[in-house]
This record gives sequence, C-alpha cells and structure tokens, in this order.
Amino acid sequence: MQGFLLSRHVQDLPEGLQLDYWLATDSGPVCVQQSKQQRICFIAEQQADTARSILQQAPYADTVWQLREVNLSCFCGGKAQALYVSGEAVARDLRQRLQVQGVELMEADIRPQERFLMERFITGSMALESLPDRQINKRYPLQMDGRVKACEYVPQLRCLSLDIETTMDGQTIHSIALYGEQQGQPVQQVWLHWPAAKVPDSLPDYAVVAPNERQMLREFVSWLEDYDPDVFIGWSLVQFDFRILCRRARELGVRLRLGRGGEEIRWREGNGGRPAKLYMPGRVALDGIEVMRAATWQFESFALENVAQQLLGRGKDITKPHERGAEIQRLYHQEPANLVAYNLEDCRLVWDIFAKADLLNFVMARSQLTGLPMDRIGGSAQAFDHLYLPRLHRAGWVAPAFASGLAGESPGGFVMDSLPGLYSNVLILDFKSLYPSIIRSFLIDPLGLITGAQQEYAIPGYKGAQFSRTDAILPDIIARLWQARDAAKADSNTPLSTSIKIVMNSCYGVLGSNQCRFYDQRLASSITQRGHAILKQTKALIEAQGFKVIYGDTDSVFVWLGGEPLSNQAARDKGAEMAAMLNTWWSTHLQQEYQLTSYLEIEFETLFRRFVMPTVRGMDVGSKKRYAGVVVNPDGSEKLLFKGLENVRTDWTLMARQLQEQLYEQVFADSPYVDLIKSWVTKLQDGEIDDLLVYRKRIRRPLAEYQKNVPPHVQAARHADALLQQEGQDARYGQGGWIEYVITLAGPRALDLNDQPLDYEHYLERQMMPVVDGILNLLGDSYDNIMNRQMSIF
DNA sequence: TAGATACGGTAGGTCTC
DNA sequence: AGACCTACCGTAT
Repeated sequence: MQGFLLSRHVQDLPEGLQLDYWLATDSGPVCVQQSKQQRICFIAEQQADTARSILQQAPYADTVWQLREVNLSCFCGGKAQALYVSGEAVARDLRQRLQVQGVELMEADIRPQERFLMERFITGSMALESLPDRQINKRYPLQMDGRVKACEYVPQLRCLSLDIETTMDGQTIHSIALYGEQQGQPVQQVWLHWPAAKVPDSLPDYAVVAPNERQMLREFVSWLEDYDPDVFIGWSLVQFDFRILCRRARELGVRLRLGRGGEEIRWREGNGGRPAKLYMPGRVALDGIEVMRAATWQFESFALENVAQQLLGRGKDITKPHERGAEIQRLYHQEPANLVAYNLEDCRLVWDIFAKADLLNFVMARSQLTGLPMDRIGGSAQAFDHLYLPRLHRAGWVAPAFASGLAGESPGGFVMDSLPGLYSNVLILDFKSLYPSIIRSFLIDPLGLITGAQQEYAIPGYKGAQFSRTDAILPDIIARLWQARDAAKADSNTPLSTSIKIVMNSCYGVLGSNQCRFYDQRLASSITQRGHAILKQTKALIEAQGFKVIYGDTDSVFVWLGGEPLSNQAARDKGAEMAAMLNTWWSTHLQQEYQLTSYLEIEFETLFRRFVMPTVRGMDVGSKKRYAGVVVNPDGSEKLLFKGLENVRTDWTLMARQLQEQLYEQVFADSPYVDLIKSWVTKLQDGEIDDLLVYRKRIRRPLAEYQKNVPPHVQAARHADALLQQEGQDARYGQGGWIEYVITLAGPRALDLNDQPLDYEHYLERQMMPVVDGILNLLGDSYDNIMNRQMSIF
C-alpha cells in the first residue's frame, strides 16, 4: 500500500514520542503511527563529559535519556555522541540546560516527525510493508509500528474550495460556501443563516438555510465529515476564513472536529511575520496566494479579483475594494440569493485558478521533491536539510551547529557596466541554472569543503576554499534534480519542472544565508565568485570573435551583432553558433585546467530586433537592470519587452507607463514621435487622462513608524486617516497596506477622498519628462526641445 | 522558525554657501 | 538654491 503524506504530527506520550502520519491512498485516508520514538541531537565528544554531568543533575530518570557514542564525525574535528530523549518536553528542557552551560548541540532543531522520514529517504510519499490492521476514530485504517519506506506515488486528492462571508467587523458569519468537483460533476454547497419565519423562496438549490449561525456551523461540519476532503483551498484561507471559523465556533460552542482523528481544529497565530498555522490532522489547508507566490507567480495585486481577471479573464461582480464590505452587508439583508451566488462564485474562482495554474500538482511535486509538508511555504533551509542530512549521516558525519562556519559576507551576482544606446540585432545568451551548474561542475559542497582542506588533489574554490573530489554530496543531489527536470520537461510536466527549478536554485540561497547551519563564506563565494569569473571570461571569448558585449547580469550576456543588416534567421544562427562555441570551450577548459566535467550550459535565449540600453538619468553612464527591446520569437512574431523601466513599475502612473510603451514603439519603428508626445501633454493639461494619474504604492510599515521622513504615499495616508476619523469612520491605513493617491495642488491625497485639483505641472515634470528623456536623450533630442521650452535659467 | 545580493529612482531632509 | 545623504519602494537575477 502506498500513500501520499497529508500531515504529520508528534505526540508526547508517557512511553515515548508517537509520530502520526496521515496519508492519502488509493483506498482513502490511512493513518500510520510510530510509537516509542526519541528526539535525537548530537554533542561533540570533547563536551560529552560536561554534558553527561549536566544531564545527570537534571530531575529526570536516566531512562528518559541516553548519551551514546556513535560512529559519526563533527565538522570541527573529532567524534560525535548522540543524545536520545524520549519526550518532547523533557528534550526541550534538557536542551535549555545544556545550552546555558555552553554545550553546543548539533541538529537539535530537527523535529522527530521529519527525522523519521528523512532517515528513510521518504519525501512526499511512503509505502507500507504491511496492511493496516486496526482503525482510528472508528473510521479510518490505522497501521501501528509497521515498516515503511520511500516510494514515488501521487494520488488524486479530494479537494474543496472554501469561502465565507462575514459582517464587516468579521464578528458574525453570514454564509459559508464550498465548491469542488467529483467525477467531473460540480459539488457545490452554500450555508446561510436566516430567520426561519422569513426564508426567501428564491434561493438557488445549492443553498442550505439554517435558523441561526450556530446551527449553520453544525450543519457545515457534519456535511464535511461526510464528504471528507483531503485538501481545502481558498484565498487567505488560513489567515481569514479558518481564523474566523475557529473563533466563531468557539464562541458559539460548536466543536469543529475536522481533524481526521476526531481532533478539534486549532488556529495558531504565525509569529515573526510568518503565516498563521492550522492544526488539522489528516487534512491540508492551502492558501492560493501563498502557493502562487511559492510558484513564482507575480501579479500587481494578489487580490482575488485581480488574479482571476489576469489568469481567467473573468472577475467578480463587486470590484471596488472599499465598497465591497458594504455591498456584502446589503446583499445579505436585501438579496440573500445574490449573496449566496456571490459567495459560491468566489469559491469557483479559486477553484479555477488552482486548476488553470496547476497549483495542486505544483504543491504535491514540491512535497515529493523536498519532503516538506504541502502547506509549508518557503522552507528552503528545511528542504535542503531533508535532502542533505541523511546523505551526510550515511557518509559518517553530523551537521555542524549554527554559525560554526567561516563568517563574513559574500558577494552576489556580477552586473556589468552597460554600453548605452539604441541598437539593432542584440542577443541574450544565458547560462541555464548557473549556480546549480557551478555547484555540480566544481563540486561545491559543505562536506567537501571540510575534507578537501586536507586533500592534496582538491579543487580550488574562492577565499581559500578547497573542495574534495571524492566526498561531495550536494553535486549528486543537484545532478538527480537536473535529470528529473529534463525528464519532466520531456513529459511537459510543468508543475514538476517548475518546482525542481525552484528547489535547485534554492540550494544556493540556503548556503548563501548566514542563518543556515552550513553557512560558510567560502562556500557562498566559491559559487558567486566563480560566476563572476565565468561571466567575464564568456564576455572575453565573445569579444575575441569580434562582437561587442553591451551588458550582462549574473548569468547572462547581451551581444550586439553589429550594424550590418541581418535576417532573423542569420541572427539566430549566430546565437546558436556562439552558444555551441562557448559550451565547447568551457567543457575543454574545465577538463584541461581542473580535470573536471563541465555542466555549465549557455543557451541562446532571446533575439532583439531593436534594443535600448538607457543611461542613468541625467548621466552618460549606462544603466543596469533597465532595458527594453523588440523580441523576435522563433515563429517570427514580435513583442515589446521592458525590464526594470517605468513601464513595469507599479509605483509609476499608468500615464507614464502607457506613454513609455507607445513612445518606444515609435522609436523602434523609426517613426516620428513628436506628435505622440504633444498629444499626451495636451490630454494631460485638458484633464482628459486624470484617471491615469493615480499612484499606487504599498505602505510597508505601520503608519506611525514613519518618523525620519514622510514620503508622499504616507502623507496621503495620514491625511486620509485624519479625515476619516473626523467623520467618525474607521481609519484605513494605520497598519499599512496599499494606497492609491494623486498629487494635488494641496499635496498628496488619497484618491477616493480627494477634492483638490490635480497638480498637472508635477505630472509633466515628474512622470512625463523622465520617461520621454529616458529614450530621446539617446537620439540627441529632449522633452524641452520638443515642447520648445526655453532652457533659460531665469 | 529563516534563500541571496545588486540596482535605480523619487522625494524628503540636512548642510553649505 | 544646490549639493549631498538617506529612507523607501519596487525591481532584476
């Protein structure tokens, strides 16, 4: 029997730790328990005697813990001893006692439910060697203390989209909606509470009316027990819907026994800015926003209506955020049938977004790769540990304590000085997954760094590092991921290849973070500085062939093919030829210089028919991280591309962004641009484009924290909140958030509270002029020149 | 319990003449 | 008034 891990838990029982794993299998949910488990950490043998005496002085029976010699070495030299403790609370206390006395603990942060899995190389799924022979919660099969092992298994999960509507203060729940699909048929249900005497007769057939909120919650829970979903999805699902459901259930005395073991679910505030957590054994709650971020989706706003609009091309009925709350109240009281429909539609939007972006498969692939729980977002360091530690142990080593590597900063990517100008025929060549390929080629590895230091025939890194040719672990992990990604690509399995790419790239991120247990300046620098050298050498090789490299950032070079007219095909051929030459060169070079196999892989990626590299504003030096061009796709179609420029910046007005797009289009087509600019100026001054003059910016801190200077968006927010308070309404921006504002003759004002005239002069000088001059200066022209403005000082 | 650095631009605020 | 510095935000990779 094979199962996919839905959740994992540890219980502190008198006879030892019990690990609970809930699995989804082909025959439904199954619980696997492992009893009498222990918490493990390691202590260097030099500190073992000290540790032993501290442990003996602690008020616990010495059967609760054991300190034993094991055949493992520490990074600091010498052997390690393992400390086993058979209780979580005791372990916590003992760790505390040891640490205050200066005993350094290794791997003490690894939770037992994860350690059990990782030491068996189990990530997302496990195989049971014997069938479950008892039951839990009088319903689900339970296997106790059976043997389990790693496997690759991905089931169909039973998924439901959940959304609630509440009063504006979130104190009362009006309605709860669920949407799912089963065998292609929709499963939809909305609960609404409404006085029995006046139940409207026009409600849709999926609506269930309860006489009060308490009864509504009870019916909701009982329906769920019956339907028995594996996964809940939603929008701000844990942070909003489940928080309110949990609180409201407690207040009304309804037990939300939605854990599959019959547990009442619990909501826990996330500390330190992390998302809130839900305790719900046997089920998973996935927040669409977090999952999309993890899958590197980017939107100007993650508001459901915006993401739905962008991705599905359809949005919600009620769109204005400030009016939404009030509209829901009105619907509830006056048009309950529409509230029900609206509530369900939100569920369906989330469902459709998950389907369209293949989010569930992404989350499952990621879990299968890293061993992280499905609802654990981020967690790169934990994923790294899950893959690395068991292999390190097999090699006979224990991971170091935190911050024991060589401290110090390490540079990031190398960004070339750019050569500004307007070009034809520019290519981007870039290294595919550069940092992973460096790790793989140069055998960059935490263990290899330790053992390589003593070895004669090692590979040189940076900052004095030497890497072993024989002991590396990470390069193997990368190699496996790399092959899996190639296979996923060949299968067109996008969610899998995306998650592999993310996991591969996060390996550098983890090693480069000084919070990481393996952090060592030499490790991070041996990756990034090698990248610098590779990029510089690549540039030199291309220029030796007579082409000019006009820019490059971290893993890419921008090559100008020269002023001669060139067909797209000819340019493409040059790109492919150049990439082939470089790959061969690197392969030969690594072999000859280091006797290493090169996994570096440069690709011809983009052809620009026209290209602009701007200067830093008001200067002659070329800009970095800002450019634009006309991309020619392989099928011959063309597309305007902007990077870093105002056009892609959400904190610039739509006027500036649209003008930039149109202006660059004209310039790339060698068409006249004067009329275009003049007409924008006229439209602005005639008040025809006031709706394009809105700034939108995040207030990233609580409003009161802006002390040293008060930027315009904060001024607008403060003014707005003061006004709202005066009128007895709730302040909006106290805790930060987003604000839309305009610049008026009286200063910055929140958009929807403004009654002042707009400051067109500001928009001309601060939005239009920079955008226009950004490209015209390269052509020897300027905004002032076009508008015949005198350059006089007075 | 935690992936990184590099860069550009606006506007506010301070210092200097 | 202008030079210079800093805070803040969003972005590229």
